[in-house]
Parts: sequence; C-alpha cells; structure tokens
Amino acid sequence: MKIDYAKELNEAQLEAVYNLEGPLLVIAGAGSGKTRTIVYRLAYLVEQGIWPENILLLTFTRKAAAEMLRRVEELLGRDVAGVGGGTFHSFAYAMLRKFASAVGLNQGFTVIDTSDAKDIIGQARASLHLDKDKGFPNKNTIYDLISRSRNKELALEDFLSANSYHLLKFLPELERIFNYYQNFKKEHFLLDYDDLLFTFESLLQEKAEIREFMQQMFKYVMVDEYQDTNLVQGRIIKLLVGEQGNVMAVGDDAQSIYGFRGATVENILNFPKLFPGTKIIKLEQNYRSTQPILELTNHILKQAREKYPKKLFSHKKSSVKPEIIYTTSDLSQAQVVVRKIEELARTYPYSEIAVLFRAGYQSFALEMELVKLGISFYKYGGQKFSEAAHIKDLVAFLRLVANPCDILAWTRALGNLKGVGPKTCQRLYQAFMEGNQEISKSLCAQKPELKEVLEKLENLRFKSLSPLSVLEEIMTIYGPIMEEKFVDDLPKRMAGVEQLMQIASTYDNLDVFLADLSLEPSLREEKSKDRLVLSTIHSAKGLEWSAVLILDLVEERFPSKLAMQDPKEIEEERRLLYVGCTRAREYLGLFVPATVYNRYQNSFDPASPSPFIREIIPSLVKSYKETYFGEIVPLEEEKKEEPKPRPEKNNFTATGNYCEHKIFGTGKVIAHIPPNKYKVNFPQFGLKLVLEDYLTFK
DNA sequence: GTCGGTGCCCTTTTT
DNA sequence: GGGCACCGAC
Repeated sequence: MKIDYAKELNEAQLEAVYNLEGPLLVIAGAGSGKTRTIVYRLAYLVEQGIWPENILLLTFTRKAAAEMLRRVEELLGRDVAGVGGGTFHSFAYAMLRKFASAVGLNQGFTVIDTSDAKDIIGQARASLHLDKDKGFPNKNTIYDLISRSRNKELALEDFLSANSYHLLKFLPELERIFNYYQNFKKEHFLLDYDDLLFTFESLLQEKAEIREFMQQMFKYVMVDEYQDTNLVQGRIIKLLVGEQGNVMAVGDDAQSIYGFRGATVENILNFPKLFPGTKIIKLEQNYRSTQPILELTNHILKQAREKYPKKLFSHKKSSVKPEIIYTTSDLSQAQVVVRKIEELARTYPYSEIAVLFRAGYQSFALEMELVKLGISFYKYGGQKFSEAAHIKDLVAFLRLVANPCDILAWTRALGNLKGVGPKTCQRLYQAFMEGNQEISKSLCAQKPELKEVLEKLENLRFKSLSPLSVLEEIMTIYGPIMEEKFVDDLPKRMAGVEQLMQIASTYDNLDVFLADLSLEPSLREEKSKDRLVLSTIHSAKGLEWSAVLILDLVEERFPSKLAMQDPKEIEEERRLLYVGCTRAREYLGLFVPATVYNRYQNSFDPASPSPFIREIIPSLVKSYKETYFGEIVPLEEEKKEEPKPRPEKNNFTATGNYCEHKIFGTGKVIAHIPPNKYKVNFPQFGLKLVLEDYLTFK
C-alpha cells in the first residue's frame, strides 16, 4: 500500500518529508504536527530503500522514540526495528559499550545516577574534612553546582561568580571536592550523566576511524526537541553527521525549558551556521488546540521579553474559553480539581485528562483526594521509581553481581545487614580488590549473615543467570530485610519490586538492564489502562490531552521562587507555562489558590496570583472563584477588571508586595514594623529589617 | 564501628 | 514532614 503523502500532510510538512539530503531545520510550533512529520519522513526514507539501520532518531525520551517507530510500522505495515534511536544519553551509552576499549573502559563501566553522584560528593566532603565548617554547602548543593557548571561548560569559578556569588569564598574547597569526584569516578570506572556525553564526544573526536564508521552507519540523522540540547549535544551531532551529512533538527525556540541543564536556544540559532546550506522550514498551523486556547497561549508568549515570531493559528473553532479558577487554598484546590475531573470524565475518558504542575510535590494533596475517591492515576516527574530506597537497595545488590568493583554498590547493598556499616563495607571492598581472603574471613567471623550473603553473591557472579533470576535470588536475601525496614508501607513497596521484576524479565543482559534503569527511569507499566495523568510540565513535554488542568499558579510556586532572582529564569518559567497550556486540545483550566498551606508553621500563608495570570486579558478567559461554601461561581465582571486584592495579614498594603533595595535587590515585604521599618526577605541575602527610606515599593 | 535518638533544613525542573 | 547531620551509648 502506497502512502499518499500529499493527502496526509500540509505543504510545509511535505517539504520537510521530501527533503532528505543535506541539513534541514524545522521550526515547529506547539501542536503543529511535528511528530507526524518525523514519522512520515522516516516512512518515506524507508520507502526510498534506505536501510533502517542507516537511520538514527534522537529524541528526548526513549518512549517518544518507541512511539514514533510504532507509528512508522503502522504506516508502512513493515518492521523498522533496525532504526537506531533513543535519548542522547542512552545512545552514548550504547556506543561507548560498543567501543569501550577505544576509550579505555574495556573492563566495563557503570552508569551512576544523581544520588550515587551525591554519595560520592558526600564522601569527598567528609574525607576532606570540609563538613565541619558552618555554612559550607551540603552535598546536594555541591552536586548541583558541579553538574550545572559542567552542563554550561563553565569553570567552577566563573559559574559561581555568575550564579552563586555567596559561595565564591569556598572556591578552593569546592574545587578539591570536584577533583576528588572526578578522580573517584575514573578510579572506579563510573560514568555520570555528563560523562556519558563528554566521553562519547571525545571518542568521536579522537578516533577518526570510529567517527567515520558512525558517519557511514548513520547516514540519516533526525533530532527531536532540538531547543533542549546543550553545547556538547550540539557538538556530538556535528561530529556524527560530518560536513555534508543529512541531518534534520526539529525544535521550537518558544518551548525551550531546560536552560537549567545547560540547554541553549543558541543551538537552534547556530544550526544554519554549523551546517552551511541549511534549509529552514516553519510549521505554523496548529492541529491540536481550539482557537480560544491558542489565543491565550499566543498572549502568554507575546508578553515574553525575548520575542518569538510566532502566530499559531487553528481551524478548530470552539466557544469554550480557557478557565481561571480562584480557590481559597491549595488544599481546597485539590478538592475543586477532583470535582472538575469528575465533571470532565463525563465527556472524556480519564486517559484524556491531565493535571500538570511545576514541581512534583505540588500534586500531593490532589493524590490524597484521588486515592480517597478511588480514582487511579499515573504520575510522572518528581521522585523516580528507581530512586525509591528499596529499589535502590535491590539495584545495589544487582550491581554487585554485575560488577564487583562497584564500590558504591558494596556500601549500599551490604550496609543493609546487621552490624555492617560503611567502614566494614570499605574493608570488604578492599579485601576483595586485593584478593585477600584472610581479611574477608576475619570480617565475617562474628557475622554469619554477612558470610552467607557474600557466598551467595559470589555464586551468582559465576552463574550468568538472566536478570530476572538474579533478582529473584537477591530477593531471598533482601526480602526479609525489606520487611523489617519498611513496616508501614510494605505492600506498596512490594508492588514496586514486582514491577522491577516485570521490567527485568524483558532483558537478557544484566549490564544493559542496569544501565537502562538509570538512564530511562520511567520504564513504567504500559500506558494501557484508562487512567488520569498527573505530571510535571517538564515530563509532559511532547504529549497532549483533551483536557489539561494546571495547579498552583501563584507567585513562588509558578514561577518557582528559586527562579525569581534571575529574569532569564523567569522567562523560562513563562515558556514552561506556555508548554503546559499548549498540551490542551479542548479544555484548559488554570487554578489559582489564594493561600498556600505552610506545613512547617501549620498555617495558611497568603499567596499572590502568578504574574503570568495577572497579565492575562480578562476577555481571553472565563474566571470563577470558590466561595466559602466550596461552590464554584463565576467571578463578577467588576472584579475581573481589577487585579484580585491580595489577602493581607495586616492592613498595610505593602505586605506581600515586592520592593527594591539598592544593595539587596528585589525582596518581598514580610511585615511592617511600625513606625517606619519593614521586614523584607531578599532572595540572596535572607530576612532583613530595613528603614522605609531605603526601599522603593513596587 | 554501629545504631538509635534528636534537632535542623529545605522542599524545581531531567538525563 | 522527611532526609541528613550530629552525638552519645553499646
């Protein structure tokens, strides 16, 4: 069956599909049929007789890659399994495994995730005796600094001066920790997420024959979500494609939301310079959302400092405007949202409804409400499946079987045993590496449990069983430990173990299983059931639903208070909201609580509507508010014209507003201390008591 | 060295 | 409300 491309695609899409040779940049607005274009182009390539093996498809998640291949197969009625693809990280991992000896990793290597990396940093901090110093950042902060500076490819000093000036005084200590971290990984054959990319880059750069092999192999390269690639990813593409290569990059500068990871829109802007002769195609017709939703999203974008020359248009008429719903608190918001979901569920299946939010914790109250009512859901973003303590423990045992040189696994796994702490693990590891049986024996002398476990692991190592069998064996050790360790929520955690076993059953190589677990932690159960989706906006990228509800549109939550210091970051928050809103096909609801629960003071603190909400023209939306009886009523017209008055703790209107100080910058007024002082919270300097004369109120 | 208790801090987003 | 660092007891 021949595909009638001209019938299925619009003119711009068609052009992108037919342009196979040379560099191509597709600027695709939200909902403009980007995925469709890639799918048809892939199909067209295969139809032209290109081997699937010669095509490389780099996407943001492996799920996205799999989905595209599934659709191509549907289209062609033919197997295209040979198409290489996945995330940059998983692709880099696969290639490094293949050419391990070329980069001196022939004894194998382990991919470590964020928490492993933080453990190493914690170790460095302790062993360099830097943990005694008051005010010295903790391991999370240090990890963040290191990872961010590496992603942006800045020296630690430059990064600190630009982003964390107050930590500059610790520069020498932080550099020592960084060196410790780098050396530790080298010694133990560990690669973190950033190393995967940098090591892969140097492989391509230094080994001409391998580079040429890959250039021959991957004759056609397609990269999705190009706006979210960082510098090293951009260089990898260049190396992979060579001078005259056939590469298509697809992206949308207005949807760039990974700046914190060093992603840079410059990559899109520079693409034509990097690849001379680039053909640029713009996709501007939106096939996803109704016109009223688009009018709102276009408006959100129009307020951006940086201008995106975009005018998305749609032929999907509708009289339903997006809604803004003001609730009395973030806790009542959860109830209002649940009722809205039930109302929507009369029109749409649950799987067509999504609740989106800025950060993982923002859905906790909602999750509790949903559990109460027995509405099941999938949650994406926030803490990962593979980051749960019991899964990490299990994985540590598996790693110990796969690679006994993995020191992190020794401590994590064996630390679970009675009477075994960090020091014992350290010694066991050393004894093992030196092949010193005597020490191991004496360490096991008073600990029969330890001896048994070590023997079991030793046996497993030589049996080369399937990942699932190893996991089952490990559970004979870890099962009893788990029962003791997690008494209150054992059933839930056991379900996690079941899930891990199910995932394991699809692998036959333990190394690959373990790497995938840290590279693609969202390998969850198939999305087959009709379930509601809760997701961070970051994890919702590239997806769409009929109805989308967005929570907590208040200052300090969306935009995040951590973004408030930097105009650039606020702009990224705006694009984030844009991404969230453009996920919606027919219904869009924005929720604005008037107060947010403060768990640490057990109080409800007043919250101001997000600046992004305040700038919305009333005519674009329909506004509602929650009454004190929990009913939802339309907001009166007269109230709509003026911004909603903020709940105040005292009568003075400056409280809750922002003010400017010559030295401290912008801060939030916490309280008025009569007659002429103010308590102000400055993001960089903390709480200050300041005389009125020194402040300019906004 | 290990374990258990207490007090403190911070709570973004992802590979 | 939980994870982490610290401290004193075995």
